[in-house]
Amino acid sequence: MADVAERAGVSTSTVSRTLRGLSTVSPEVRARVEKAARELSFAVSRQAASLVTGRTGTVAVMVPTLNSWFTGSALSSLAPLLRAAGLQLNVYEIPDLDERTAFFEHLPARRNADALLVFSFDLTEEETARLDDLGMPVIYVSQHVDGRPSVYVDDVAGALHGTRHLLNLGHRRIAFVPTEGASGFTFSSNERLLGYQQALTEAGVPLDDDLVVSTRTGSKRAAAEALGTLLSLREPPTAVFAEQDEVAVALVWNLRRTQIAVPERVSVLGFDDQPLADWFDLSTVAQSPSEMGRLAGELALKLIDDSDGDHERHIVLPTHVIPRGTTAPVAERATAPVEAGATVPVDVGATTRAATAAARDGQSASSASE
Amino acid sequence: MADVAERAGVSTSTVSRTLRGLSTVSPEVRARVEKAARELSFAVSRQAASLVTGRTGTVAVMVPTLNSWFTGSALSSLAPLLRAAGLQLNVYEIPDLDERTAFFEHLPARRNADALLVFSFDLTEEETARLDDLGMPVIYVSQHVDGRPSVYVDDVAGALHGTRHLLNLGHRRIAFVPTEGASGFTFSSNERLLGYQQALTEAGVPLDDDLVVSTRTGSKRAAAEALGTLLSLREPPTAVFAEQDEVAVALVWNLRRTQIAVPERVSVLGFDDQPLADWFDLSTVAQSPSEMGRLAGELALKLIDDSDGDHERHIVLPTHVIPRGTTAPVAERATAPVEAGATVPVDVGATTRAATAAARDGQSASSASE
DNA sequence: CTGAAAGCGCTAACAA
DNA sequence: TTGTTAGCGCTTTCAG
Repeated sequence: MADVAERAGVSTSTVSRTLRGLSTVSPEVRARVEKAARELSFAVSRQAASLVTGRTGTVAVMVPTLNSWFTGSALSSLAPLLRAAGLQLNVYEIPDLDERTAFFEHLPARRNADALLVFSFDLTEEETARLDDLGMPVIYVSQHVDGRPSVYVDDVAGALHGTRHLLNLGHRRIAFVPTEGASGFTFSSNERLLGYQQALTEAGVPLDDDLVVSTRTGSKRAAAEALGTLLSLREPPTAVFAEQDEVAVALVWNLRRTQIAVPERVSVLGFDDQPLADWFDLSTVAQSPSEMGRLAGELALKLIDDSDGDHERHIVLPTHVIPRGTTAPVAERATAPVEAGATVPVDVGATTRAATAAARDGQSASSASE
Repeated sequence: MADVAERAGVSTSTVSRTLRGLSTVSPEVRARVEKAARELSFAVSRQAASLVTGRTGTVAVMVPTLNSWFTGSALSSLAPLLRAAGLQLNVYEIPDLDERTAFFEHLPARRNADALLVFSFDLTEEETARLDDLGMPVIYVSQHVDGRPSVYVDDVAGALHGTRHLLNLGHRRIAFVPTEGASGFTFSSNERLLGYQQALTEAGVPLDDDLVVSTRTGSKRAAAEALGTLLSLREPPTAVFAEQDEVAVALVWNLRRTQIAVPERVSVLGFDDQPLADWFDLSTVAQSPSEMGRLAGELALKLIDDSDGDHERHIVLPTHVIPRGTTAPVAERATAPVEAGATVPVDVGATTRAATAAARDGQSASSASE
């Protein structure tokens, strides 16, 4: 910076003022300084600047993985926002418990960022507390943390509407397939399970633990096992609601391989609406991670500027049921004699009411928690 | 740090030495300092440290998008490597030409990182030159830049082997479907086209420009158009080699919707081997972005430590043909009377030879450019 | 093995 | 509007 100052024939203060765009610089001097800076291809060292301003010009994000639709979409909409605000994006990828322990041990973000965005981690009380005195705003993304700024989707409502969609199609034996994530990493399992149960209860359908079978994500084999468990029940389900699209697709894949027609014999519903769902024409409950990334970013910017402001601290995003080709009205059981004994009698009146309700379904889901 | 020093009853120099793990500290004092640091949950400010060391402790990456299989995989294997080395990961997402111009205008990475990894950008001479005097090692990932450290896949060989696989199955009318990316962003189109042409030439199959039809990525509709062009040729192809899995899958999707059996009537081959390929049982040419991320990271670490060292500056990764369910021997044309007039006579001897060669194909491809 | 002192490159008062 | 001065928090000589 001294070089620039010398070349432009001014003091370093003036150079600093010019480069930060302060208005208290005469146009003539400004031009001279900018020219000199360009010629020397000078760039301010954020390190040095932050030393005195106390701001790092950096936002840190903590993500379980960089290699997922969710994280990718969210960061992709967060990044331009930060760039526009002149902030850097710093990524901490914490794929497992070891790394996580190490992260909380040292909290490397301390003093090295102006805000931290925590993605999809199911933190302990203690961990949350540690983040509390990190000395910077911490925003929780895709999760709800009491009393802290959070941006998340209404998973209960999403699962509720999804399950209603299946009920409205006449299904009564509806399975739910949650994902057993790596411990400590939440994928909203509990809340989605809750929504599923709520929908059944409000429809007067008894809960049946046999219909809840968990699986691992990203494994066709694991999905096959879960499916096997369900298909070998005394009364197998006519519809399966998977907690994640990937699992739903694995179920469809396995069902079709076994010549069990989807959706004719079994309906399958996912949750997420990632691109894979579209490829497989999967009915699903959509959420928007890019919207979450954007809103979390905006919240972060606000909190950095004025961390005591009375901003809305909890942002809840809606979900939308997207009916595609893997959900259909429950089959007439007469045509499937093999499983005849396993079938719940369908009350025709209910089916009619269901059809009517189904017509409204997309809409009512759209307005969920808005 | 002064607080820690006071609490431990030592000078700040000693605290600094302890926290940096220098061996010139007595065990007793070390223990005291570490205790004090923990109690105050003190973390060194990289900003202040870098001001005097001249190192930022940060590696910057420039990526076209964060929301893709390729970037996600690569960064996912890069991140732990950097973390293990105590380095931060700074991401610049440059999705379009405007952002790109802005990036090169200001080069925000200057003085704010110890190395820069440039992903998949088709840079101009001028841009490369600007990066040259950035004052830090610059590593090019997924692209070949003369005279600069680069990590990339042998696209020519990959496409060559992929095409050979199709030739070995008896195909003679083989189409190639490149992707017209956003201008300035390369997806190795040219090199893959080259490999395709080489394979045809070495097999004595004349090149036919009509068989090269480009499309956009991520659009079923665009794929349908490209397909339409090919299927309405006087002599339509019996096999299609797409430059990217996503396009290949879109082609399969459209073909099946039109009741054109894949692979019985038309074989389809992709390039990438992303998860989608597995879902669709797509034959493809595999590359490994995670391997690329890892190697690029290691190279970056080496170059940071000693930027004049005689490290291998160009790392070329192999590709592997993965035969799955969308490629098969060319159909006997007698069974397809509709297109009989459009069929190239198949020399039985060639088919036999091809079958033999096909058996070797996986192997020969595996050893490509290793 | 430890401490004192100098200074990294910048910004923020304060003066002019 | 501009320049002078005093640090920001750390590391690194250099003494001891």
